[in-house]
Amino acid sequence: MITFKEKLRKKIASRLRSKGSFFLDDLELNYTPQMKMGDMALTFPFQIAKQTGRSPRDIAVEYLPLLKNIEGVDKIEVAGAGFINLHLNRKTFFEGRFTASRCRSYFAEENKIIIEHTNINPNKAAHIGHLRNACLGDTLSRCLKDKGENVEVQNYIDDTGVQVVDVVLGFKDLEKKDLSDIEKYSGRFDYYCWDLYVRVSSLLGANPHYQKRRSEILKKIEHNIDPEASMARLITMRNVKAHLNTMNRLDIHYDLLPFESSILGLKFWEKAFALLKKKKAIFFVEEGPHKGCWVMPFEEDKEKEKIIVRSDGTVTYVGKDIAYQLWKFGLLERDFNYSLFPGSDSLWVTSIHPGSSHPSFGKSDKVYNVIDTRQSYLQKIVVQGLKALGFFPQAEKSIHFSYEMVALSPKSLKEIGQKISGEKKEKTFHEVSGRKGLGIKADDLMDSLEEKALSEIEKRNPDLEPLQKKEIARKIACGALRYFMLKFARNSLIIFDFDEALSFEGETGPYLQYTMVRLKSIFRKWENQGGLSEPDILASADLKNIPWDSLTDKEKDDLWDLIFYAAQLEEEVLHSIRSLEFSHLAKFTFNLCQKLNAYYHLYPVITESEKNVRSVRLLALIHLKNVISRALNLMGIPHPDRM
RNA sequence: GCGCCUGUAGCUCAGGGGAUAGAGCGUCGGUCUCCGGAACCGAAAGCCGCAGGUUCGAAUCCUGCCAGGCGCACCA
Repeated sequence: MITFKEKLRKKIASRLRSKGSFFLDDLELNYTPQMKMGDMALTFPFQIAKQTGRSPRDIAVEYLPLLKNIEGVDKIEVAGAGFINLHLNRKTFFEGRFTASRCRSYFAEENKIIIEHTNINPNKAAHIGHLRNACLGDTLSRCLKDKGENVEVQNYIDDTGVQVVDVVLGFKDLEKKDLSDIEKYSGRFDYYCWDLYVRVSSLLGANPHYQKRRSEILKKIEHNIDPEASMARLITMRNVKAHLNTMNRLDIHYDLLPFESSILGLKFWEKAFALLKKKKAIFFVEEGPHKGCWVMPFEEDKEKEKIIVRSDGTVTYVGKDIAYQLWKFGLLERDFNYSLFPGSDSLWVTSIHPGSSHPSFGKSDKVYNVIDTRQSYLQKIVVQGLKALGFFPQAEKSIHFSYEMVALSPKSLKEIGQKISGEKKEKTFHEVSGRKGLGIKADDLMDSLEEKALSEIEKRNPDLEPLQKKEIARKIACGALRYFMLKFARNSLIIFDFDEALSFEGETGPYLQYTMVRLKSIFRKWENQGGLSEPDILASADLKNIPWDSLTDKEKDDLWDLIFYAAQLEEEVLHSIRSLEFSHLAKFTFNLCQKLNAYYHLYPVITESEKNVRSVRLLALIHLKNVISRALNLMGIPHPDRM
């Protein structure tokens, strides 16, 4: 459609040139709000009217004759206050779908793009907030790849922060456990840490003197002193493995896990620090409350400054992030060492020790950081750091893909058995908090979804093999969750509600999957009755002369509505990428499925006796099935054969 | 206090200069000799937070106000 529209726009522009070209550069070609008005609308008469003061409708009437007999356009007319509406030739457009569908009409714009997403602290189980992050990041990755971009997905592991320290403290002081106990633990390790972390947090809250113990352990980990350092490593790895398993249930995968310990161990920060000092991007404070710190002045408010290096000489998170961001663009003049993640042949991790040969990482032209909106301020500082170093193009292409958090409704808290203290009872939602253990664990939610899906399958398809049922249930759970995370605009706070998330009806993932399943089953049934397979239907049909006119006028309208809408998929993908708003793609796919469900409710395919009519319908459904399948793949929503 | 975000149908949310503001859920009514009812069709339901302004045209852009949220750490 993108190519089609571009060609049409050029044809129209060349016709209009004789009357002057002041509006031709951005000639708008819009869609009409209703099919009966035609398919596309020109709005240039309004632009001319603005400049000349004449009536838009008069201008439209005057220009109309220039636009007669354009190839592919059946009818052209003036409508409303001054729109010029185009009615396309439906038959040739439909036929064009079968030759155009193979080639993409959009192309890569960058050599390489890095997406950083997921980034779960490796000290406890993943929760619903992490799921939103990962679903958004993974969908962005899928869409960019579809567009043709070379994408590298990174999941940053903060293995040296206080969060892991707290769990080490918990194992040592509260549980009196050592390294081998942690190794031996055979239950759900991430769940165990979840509870332990809550206990440590409340201990630290109630006994401030424990802070000393905490910094003791932090120092030991930083200086690689055992057993604390080994415990921290083991805790990190076991949690990372758990997170990868959780994300695997959603078909979310990564290319590289950069560890913060590598950034520190390989002295990335020292390199970045030297650069920042050299370019005078940061200043040493001699006087005042920030005495002894290295700070970066805040661009928008000169009075404020952000501390990058503390007075004790340690670097803050933002400092490390600036170093990491520089590395992503290949600007640090330094690289990690790499090794394969244990047990994987495609996932790499950074390492401080030299390893064997590895793919090239980093050195990208554009970076998307998928991080919730609460960190906007910090992301701004990182970008400002790049600017201060003179890396303006890279600053321009450092994109903070921000989104609102997932919070819990009082009702959902009650359902997971969480109690809220008195004063906060009035709030309409509650922020997820790892410290308080307030949150719905990702795997628990997935388990509930799978369980519900399984019982639905049991009702409809009791004779399927148990293993098959389980696999279908996994796919449905995955589809339900991914659609749920995508259907909201990113600035919309999701107040989590179990009934809503567990719904399989209406605007949900399973509705989309169900549409696909029914389409698949039409072709399965058709073949079982002795009909041709999909490839054979396409091979044997005369795609340059489809018997479109054998349809009734009503059906032509109904089918055209579907085909013309489906043709807008790539535009929706581009729109979604540009606005980082994948709810567009989600709604589009949902609307398309709705139109399709309505269509085949009215027009049977395999029971249709008129051969030409049946042939048009078969071809149309093959095409639409391909479009929907592509849309679902872009959102990472699997489509089983049955459900 | 300063900055960012959000106020649209009973509820959850789309639409972010263009033609009569849309979905899902819920409510009410229908489709069940149907290629899968996880479906389809229909109805009721809206001062698009309030007040100004810009425009041929505003839910959409600008200004002010009201209400809510999130940031503004030598945490990450």
